[in-house]
Amino acid sequence: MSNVASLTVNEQRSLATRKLLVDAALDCLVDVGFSRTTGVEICRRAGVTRGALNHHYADLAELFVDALRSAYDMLLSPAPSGDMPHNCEGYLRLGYARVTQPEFKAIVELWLASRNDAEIGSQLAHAIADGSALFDPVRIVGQPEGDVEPEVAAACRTIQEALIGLGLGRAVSGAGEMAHERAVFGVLLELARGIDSRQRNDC
Amino acid sequence: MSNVASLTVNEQRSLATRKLLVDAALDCLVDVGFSRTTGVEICRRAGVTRGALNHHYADLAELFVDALRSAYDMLLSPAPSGDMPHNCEGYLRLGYARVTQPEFKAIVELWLASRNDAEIGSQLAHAIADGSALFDPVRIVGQPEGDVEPEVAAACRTIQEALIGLGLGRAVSGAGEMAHERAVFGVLLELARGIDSRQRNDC
DNA sequence: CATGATACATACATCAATGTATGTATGTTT
DNA sequence: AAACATACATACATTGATGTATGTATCATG
Repeated sequence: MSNVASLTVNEQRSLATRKLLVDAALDCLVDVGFSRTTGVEICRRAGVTRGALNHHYADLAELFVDALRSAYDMLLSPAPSGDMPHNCEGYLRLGYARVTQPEFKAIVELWLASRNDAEIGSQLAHAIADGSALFDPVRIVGQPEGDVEPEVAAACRTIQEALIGLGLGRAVSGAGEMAHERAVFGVLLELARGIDSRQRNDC
Repeated sequence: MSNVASLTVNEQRSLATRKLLVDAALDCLVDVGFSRTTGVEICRRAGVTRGALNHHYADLAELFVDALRSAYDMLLSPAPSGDMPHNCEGYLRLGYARVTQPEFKAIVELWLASRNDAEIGSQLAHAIADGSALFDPVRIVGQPEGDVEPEVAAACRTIQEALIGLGLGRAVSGAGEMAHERAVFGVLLELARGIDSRQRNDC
C-alpha cells in the first residue's frame, strides 16, 4: 500500500506535483521571503499553473504545512546517527549542521508568518510543535528510557538558542559564516564539553 | 537651531507627522509582520492619509530607515548607565532587557525584509550597521581606550546570539517568557560571571 | 501683504494577487 | 467501453495596494 509500485498513476502524479509545489514554496521563502512568496510566484517556480496549486491545496497555509514539514525533514538529513555522540557536544554539532542550512531561513519565515497570520498560525501549529521536538534535548542527548539532568537540559537549551541566533544571522546576511561564528561555536563547544565531562564523572 | 523652540511651525508639524508614521510602522511590524505592513495600513494606524506618507517618504524603504533607527533607540532606553557594570554580566543583562522588548520583533522583521528586498536592503544597510554596533561587545564591556580580550569578546558574542534566539522565540510565540528562558538565562549568567571573575584575576 | 513654499488630503488609474468557475485530457472503475 | 473521477489548465471577476496627479489650507518670506 505504501509501496511506490502500489501507487496508481494518478497518485504518483499528485505526489510529484505536490513536491514541485512544496520545493518551489521553500525556494521562494529562502529567496525572497514570505511577503513575496505568493501563489503565482510559487507556481511560476514550480512550473505548474495556479489550477494545480488550487487543486492540491485550498490555500497557501495548507501548502506551508507540507513545506514546513519538508523543511524540517531536510534539516534532519544530518540525523543523530551512530557516529554522533548522544551528549551536549553531539547536540551542538547536530544543531549547528541544521541551522546553517539554507532551509532554516524558510523555517524562520514560516515561524514569523505563523505569528503574523492567524490562519497560517492555526494550520501550522501542529507542524511547528512537531518540529520543535527535533530540537528537544531529550531526543538528542537523553538515553532511550532515561531522563536528562536539568543541568544538561539547560545547557542544551542555551546551545539551541545560540544556534538559532547564528542561523538567523546567516539567514539575514545571506552570505555564509558570520565573522564571530567560529568564536561562538568555540565557546559553545567548551560549554558542551564541560557539561559532558561532568556528567561522565557523575556515574 | 536644534532647540525645539527654534523650530518653525512647519518643522514641528513635519516631525510630529513623521513620528506618527514611524510609530505606526513599528506597531504594524510588531502586530502583523512585514508582509502586512503596507502603506495604507500604516496610514490607517497613524491617522493620516497616504498623501502625508508620500509627502515625507518617497517609498516605504525610506520610512523603514527611520523606523529601524527609532526601534534601536527604544531598545537603548535601558542604556549602559552607571549602575550597569561594564562586564559580561552587564552585557548579558543589558542585552536581555533589549531583546525582550516588543520592538525587537520589528527589528527582526526589518532584518529579514532587508535581506528579501533589494531596495529595502540597500536603504537599510547603514541603519542596520549602526544598530549592530549597539551589540558590539567593545561598546559595552570594553574600557574607553582599552581593547577587550578575545575570550571576553567570544563570550559576549555567544551571549548575544543566545539572546537573539530568545528574542526571536518571544517574537514568534507572541506570549512572554518561554518555558526554558530562565534556565538559558541562568547558564548565560554563569558563563558571564565565570569570564568576569577570571578577568579580574588577570590584573 | 502678496507671493511662494510647505504639509497635507483627495481622486483616479494601474497592477498584481486572489477566488472561483469552467474546460479538458488522462486515468480509473465497473 | 462506458461512465465517472482525477489532475490539471484557462479565463474572468474582484480586491487591495501602489503611483501619481491635483487640490487646498496653512505657513514662511521678501
